[in-house]
Formats: sequence, C-alpha cells, structure tokens
Amino acid sequence: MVGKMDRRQRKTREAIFKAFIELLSKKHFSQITVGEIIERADIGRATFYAHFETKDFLLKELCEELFCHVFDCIEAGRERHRHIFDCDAPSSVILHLLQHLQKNDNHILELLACENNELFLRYFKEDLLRLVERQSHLFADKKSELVPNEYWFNHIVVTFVGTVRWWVENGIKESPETIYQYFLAVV
Amino acid sequence: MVGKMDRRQRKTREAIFKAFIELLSKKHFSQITVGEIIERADIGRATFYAHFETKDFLLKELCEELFCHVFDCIEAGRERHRHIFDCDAPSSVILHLLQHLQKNDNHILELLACENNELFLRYFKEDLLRLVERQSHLFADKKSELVPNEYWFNHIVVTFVGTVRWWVENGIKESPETIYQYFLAVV
DNA sequence: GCGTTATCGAACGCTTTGTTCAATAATATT
DNA sequence: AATATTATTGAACAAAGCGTTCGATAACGC
Repeated sequence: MVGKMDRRQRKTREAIFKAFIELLSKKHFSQITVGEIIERADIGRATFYAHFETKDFLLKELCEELFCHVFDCIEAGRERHRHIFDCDAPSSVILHLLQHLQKNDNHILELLACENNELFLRYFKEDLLRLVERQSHLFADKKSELVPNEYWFNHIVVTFVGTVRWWVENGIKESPETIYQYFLAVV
Repeated sequence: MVGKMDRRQRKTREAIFKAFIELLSKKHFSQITVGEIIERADIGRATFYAHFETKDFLLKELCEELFCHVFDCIEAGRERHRHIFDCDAPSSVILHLLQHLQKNDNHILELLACENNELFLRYFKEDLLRLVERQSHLFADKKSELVPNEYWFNHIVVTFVGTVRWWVENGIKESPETIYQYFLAVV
C-alpha cells in the first residue's frame, strides 16, 4: 500500500511520523498540538489533514506501522529459523521480541519510556495478545490449568508488558537475556 | 481538611466530583470538557476554577480521594483485624482489596471499567506499590529471590492491576474469592 | 445582625481545531 | 515531451474550549 504511494505522499507521511515521534519523546501526547507537528514536519496545515483525520488517528496509524512491523518480523523470523535453530521454546518469541525492542529500530522504546506509554500500551497489548493466543502452546504450564485460558493469556501479556515497562523506566540497564530470565522466573 | 470547609464549598466540590464521575463512566477523560462538567454539576464557570486549577488536577484529586480512602480502609482494617482474625497471610490485603473493589463504594470499578482506566491506573499503581512495599514480607516467595526486589514488587502490582482489569473488562462475573484464587495461582 | 466568603454569570482574549479554496508544483501517463 | 492528474501550499475562516476577570448577589459562621 505504502509502495504504491506518490513520492510526495510518502515524504510528507514520513515527515509527519518523524516529527510526531520526536515530539512524543519530549512531551505527552495530549499536549502535542497539530500546529507543532506541522511546524516541525514543515508542511502545510491542509496537508496534515489530508493525511490524517485527527491526531488520534495519527497515533493509531503510527502504532500499527511500528508494531505490525515488529510482530511481523518476529513471526517471519520464526518461520525462517524453524529449520535452523530449535525455536519452539517460548524464548524464540519472547527473547526475540526483547532483542528487537533493545535494538530499538523504530524508536518504540523511546515511546514507551516517557509519559506517553499509556496509549501505546493499549495498542501494543492488542498485538501481543494476538501473538500469545496464536502461540499458545508455547505458554502451556501447570499453572495454566488452574485458571481460565483467557485469564492466563491476559496474565502473560500483562506480565510481559509490565516487565518491559519496568525495564524501560529503569533505563534499560539489563540485557535482553537477563530480562528474559526475570520474565521466566515469575511466569 | 474537608470537614473544616464551608458548606457551600463542600456542596460544589461534591457536585463537581459527582458530575465528573458520571461523565467518566460515559466518555474518555480527554474528551470531557470543563463546560460539560459545570453544566452537569450546575455551577458557574468561575466556581469550578476556584476549586480546581485544571481538569487534570480534578482527576488527580479525585483519585487521591478515592484511593486514599480505600487503601486507608485496608490498612486500618488490618490494624483492627489483627487481634481477631489471622490476617497475616497476603489474603488479608489482596482479598480485602478485591472485596472492597467489588462493593464498589466509591465507583472505582465503574471508572476502571471503561476507556478511562489509563490515567486512573497510574495513580492506582502508585498507591498499590506503596502498599506492597510496606507489606513486603507478605509477598516473600522462592521466586522473589531469583529477581531484584524492585522487579518483584513491580510484578506483584502489575499482576494485581492486570487481574482487576481483566475482571472488570469481563463484567465482574467472578467472586472476589475466585479472582483471588486466580491471582494466587499465577503469583 | 454583621463581617466574611463562596457563587454567579457574563464577558473577555487566547489557543487550537478542522475546513475551505484557489494557486502552484510535483508526479504519472501516453 | 506534452498533458492530465494529484499533492501541497498558505491564508483565511468559523467554532469550540480554556482560563481569567469583576462587580453583584447570596449564603455562611460567629
């Protein structure tokens, strides 16, 4: 879809995203104005509204772009690795995800770091929950039989997000492997 | 502090809180206007700003009022019960809290239920984290030695909040005792 | 009853929003 | 290379919300 776009459209779209991400790493979503975005992106006001209906839709589309990319990588990676490494342990997914996050390709960590996280987390959790449900066999456990399935999935996701958030808020001092150990220890 | 207030002040303050809670159960915090609040509370515009500097401070004070009350009850309850029941198990705190929530004295559940929860949860987690830290001996566990203390506390809090949220979002069908069992099973 | 204090309500300036439109520039098509 | 299409621009616009001001009025505590 993006590939079929006019070059101008792609340029402005990326300029908007870039400006938006920079602003998000500085202040909370709710106090970013469209005026600031277009000034930093150096585009006209009408152009912004030609791309995004509102600021909320901008956030939504940004999340979709970022998270979809990461999760697609993860799943594609699993496909690729399946025949090379033994990746059927949960580590394949979780550790992989942590490593992706640490590389911070798409500034996701920056975004989770500050006060903005609330809105991101909602979208992030949605994708993660889908992932966990799809890979549910990896998270089977003796515990998981004591509680309903949906509660169990929710708990995995909540724990992971809580872990990442803790990691980020403490300055990402630990390695992904260490964090993964913590995650395993409590799950 | 509240007791020393002019009767008029108390009346308007409560009217504002009431109107605000009603609105919060209908729409997201960010799209509630001061105009709506004062219209529903049936007070003058200047009066609102005589009480609260901004809408954000209103939320903050509301949270303080609600959560402080609940957490104070819990801790006071612990004091009271200590000599009657054996309340040194974590159940005293967690189960108690769940029961408090289910009674929904102060509409906390309503508020956690809808889309508004993000902001509430931040304040809620702060109080809960304090509680867990103060009662840390109740949550000692073999697991807790494998991970740093701060991570462990964070995990308890995150799990609890995640549990409550799941409970609420699924319609509060289970009893506090059942939810407490789930919580124990995963922690 | 008297001094104090909260509320009222209307008005104000200011910021932000989202839209419109004609002019202009970049792109795709043939 | 010429043409048709489409995106961007910049200015202007109404509408809505914010937070403040102030004199008048009413309720309050003592």
